[in-house]
Amino acid sequence: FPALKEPKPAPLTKHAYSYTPNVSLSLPLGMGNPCLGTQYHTLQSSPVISVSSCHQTGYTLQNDNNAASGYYLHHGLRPSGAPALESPRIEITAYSQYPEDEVEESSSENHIIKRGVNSIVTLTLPNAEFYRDPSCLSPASSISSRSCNSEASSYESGFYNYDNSPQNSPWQSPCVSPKGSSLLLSCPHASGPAGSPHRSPSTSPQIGAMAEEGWSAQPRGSRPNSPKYSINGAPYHQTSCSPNHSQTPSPHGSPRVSITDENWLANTNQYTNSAIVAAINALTTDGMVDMGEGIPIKTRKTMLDHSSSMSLKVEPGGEELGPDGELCHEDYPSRLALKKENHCGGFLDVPQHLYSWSKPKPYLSPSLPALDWQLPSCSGPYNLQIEVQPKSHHRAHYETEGSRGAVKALSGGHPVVQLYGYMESEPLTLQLFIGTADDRLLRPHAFYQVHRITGKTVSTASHEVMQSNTKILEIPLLPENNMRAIIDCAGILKLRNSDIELRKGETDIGRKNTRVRLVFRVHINQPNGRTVSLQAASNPIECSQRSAQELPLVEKQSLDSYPATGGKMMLLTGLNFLPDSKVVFVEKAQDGHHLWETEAKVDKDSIKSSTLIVEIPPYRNQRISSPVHVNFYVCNGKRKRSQYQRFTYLPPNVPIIKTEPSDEYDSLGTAGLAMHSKPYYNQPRITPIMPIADPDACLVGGYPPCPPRHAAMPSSSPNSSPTLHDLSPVAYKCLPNSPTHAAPPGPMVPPIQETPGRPNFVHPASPDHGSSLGMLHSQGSPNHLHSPGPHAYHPVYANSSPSSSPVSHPSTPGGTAESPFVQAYSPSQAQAAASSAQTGESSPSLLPEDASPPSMAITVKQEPQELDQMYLDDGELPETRCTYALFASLHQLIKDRHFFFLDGSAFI
DNA sequence: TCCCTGGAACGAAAG
DNA sequence: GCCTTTCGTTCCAGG
Repeated sequence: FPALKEPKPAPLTKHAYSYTPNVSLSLPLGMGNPCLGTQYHTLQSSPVISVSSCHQTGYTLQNDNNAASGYYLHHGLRPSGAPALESPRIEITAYSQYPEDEVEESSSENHIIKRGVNSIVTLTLPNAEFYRDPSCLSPASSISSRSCNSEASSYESGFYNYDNSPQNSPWQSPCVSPKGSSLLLSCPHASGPAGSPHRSPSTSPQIGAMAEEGWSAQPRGSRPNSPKYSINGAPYHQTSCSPNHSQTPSPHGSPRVSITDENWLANTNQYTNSAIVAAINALTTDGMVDMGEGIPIKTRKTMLDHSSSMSLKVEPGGEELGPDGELCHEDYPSRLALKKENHCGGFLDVPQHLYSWSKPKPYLSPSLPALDWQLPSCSGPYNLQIEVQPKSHHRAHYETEGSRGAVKALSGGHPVVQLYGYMESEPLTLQLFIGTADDRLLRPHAFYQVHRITGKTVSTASHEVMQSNTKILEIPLLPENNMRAIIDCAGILKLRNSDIELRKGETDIGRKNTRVRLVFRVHINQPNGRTVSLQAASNPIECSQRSAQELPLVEKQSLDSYPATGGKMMLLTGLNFLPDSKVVFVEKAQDGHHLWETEAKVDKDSIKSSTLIVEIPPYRNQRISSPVHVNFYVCNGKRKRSQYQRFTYLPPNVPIIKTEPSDEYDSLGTAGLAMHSKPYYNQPRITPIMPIADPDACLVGGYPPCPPRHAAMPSSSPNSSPTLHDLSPVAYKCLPNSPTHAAPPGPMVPPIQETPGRPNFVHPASPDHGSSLGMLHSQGSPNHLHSPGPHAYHPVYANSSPSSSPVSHPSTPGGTAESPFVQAYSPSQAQAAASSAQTGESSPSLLPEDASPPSMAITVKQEPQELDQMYLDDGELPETRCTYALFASLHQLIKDRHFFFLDGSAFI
């Protein structure tokens, strides 16, 4: 690994190879796959992944008791140490998270061969200088973007998915024992704790302890000033990474299966991503087809161990492990129920709860999507909704603090999530993790973790699992509760910035990156064996103490559009409004320059801490012929601004479609002041003049539209968008008959893993792209135009009204399905987009309904003077910067036919 | 006693 | 380089 010390650009060449009889997949990460969320990085140095399946020789030992050992034999070494020469390979050239010495040390401690003779992972690494190198920050790694090495990104989780893909999952493979598989998957340390002398009878904290162990290697009270103790470094130096040891040094030796370390270790060499999964998926025609025959068992094992991303924490004592050290995950509820019977102890049951986790197998899908994959909230008959949104502020707690309680709802209760359209009797599992709330695609937040709350006041059962360094809270969704869950068991843990930032490969910056979203997922197994995965993200939650106290926050606005003449009163509700609060409307060019800025008149008399009435100022140009998207913010003084809120000026002659008036404020004489909640994030809605999304937008592959929302559904729900789209599984592969629709441009996952035989997805309401593209506000990042990686496709949606705004766009939580993923992708479009993108965008001319080709300007946004301004001052992120590079890349990829999704075979 | 909560001290980083 | 401001983190106290 000389590159570790003498970094050099990773080769773009496909130097790794496969003698694969069945599958050979080689792609430069980020270049070859649109699913990558980090293509920026690859523009600089592109990791290369080559996946190949070979013989199965040597893989049959995976089910033995040496599973744990095998689990770590990433590199082709069998437990005996003998090289598994014929192991299937995943050869990856990528960044490394570990310096050589660390890897070695870890390896030695764990007796794990990290770099075997046949190491199939080639790490060609950028040097330390690359880390946070300005050149990395832009455009590839703007501060809050996930680096390609982010543990929770698809690079790793892709393995997870790949491991569990229908094609490769041992769960579905007749060749591999599900048990054995699950053992490997869920209990990478199985052989450790099971037979470990370190088992402690002590009843250390159970699930909650995971956080401490996983994230708090640093002694309480110490200042985060030493990388040595960082989560990255410390655990590998200070604590044993042995499967037999928890990460946290313990006099007793923790009996628990420490998830973090093995994940970390496993992830060290896991440089894959959604691309692989997508590619594999694309290369298969039926998710049910078991590719096991083509992929050696050991390959799957190996990949499974990578998928330790879904490993579980074992109950104290470790005795719960099965005789074989099993920690089964594939049917964990059952296992959980058996926990007291010495079975899989990775789950904490909550006695006081009715749900004992003993229900039949829940969601567990053979191909769970990575956490940074964008999923729809609605698919076919299913609709995952956040019925009650969390409060916009929740002070997260540090590990050095006690819990600060569960996230609460504005009303004083707790968030509520409900799955509609599910009529089965089997319970499901609702997953919850902490996601980002910036303008990019939703992904696990690097600096926050969900924290399981327990106690008398907690009514909802839950347990934790880790997936790619992201803690996931799993909560039962029970039919008897109408598939509704009250989320009173989820707090938010803040990780020290220094710990995270010092992670190798981590490019996010924690400073001022204090907003998160609750991300809910549910995986619904279909009778045909496939799985529908849905996701919904909450409104943003400000987690810092200071911000919560000082920054104004606009939660709702009564209008989100009005004629350019202005003059209308608009009611804002939120927090921290002050008598001297100002409301400023701004319009920015795509390069970030202010085109227009004006201070609106605020009704001083009406200002309360939570409400503010402002007069919409006239737009600078009264003669616009199409809607113009601008933003406004509330300012409490220098550097104390709210996030940008979206507002659209309409041509004067456009009739206004008013939303339901708010009774509460009718008296204010603000007719039409129906509140639009969290517009910044909740703008999946299309402004009135926009082509309203056809409710049938949810139609996918023959599925009926999403079921009508529950009557009780709050209209303000971010999921309430009428523009919910489904993610056609077909789109993933492609739509040869639908050239006007693009395949998933990002790590968007089809909600259904496979739908053979279904008609290709054709957007029912999009004879042109205007209508459909106008609905592409994805949950995680409405401003796809600016986002890294997956947004390379954004040009396709350049005429999407929400995305056409030159300024940052609100994220649209709620897992709305207005994802670009729903759009089939065609090279011609992309090319057209790429070329037309040169023409520049003139927002007023970009009528959403305009069927003309997108005309998004390709500009390289200037770097902000200060990093933190990216967050604070602009309220937006420097996401537009690499647009050109991405387009160029996109163009090339098209030419090279790297788009696997065009027709399942074009990828290679 | 533990959990939760609000406030603030302190130091580092940014301005 | 110095001073001020801002922010992150830790600590304390009270319910």
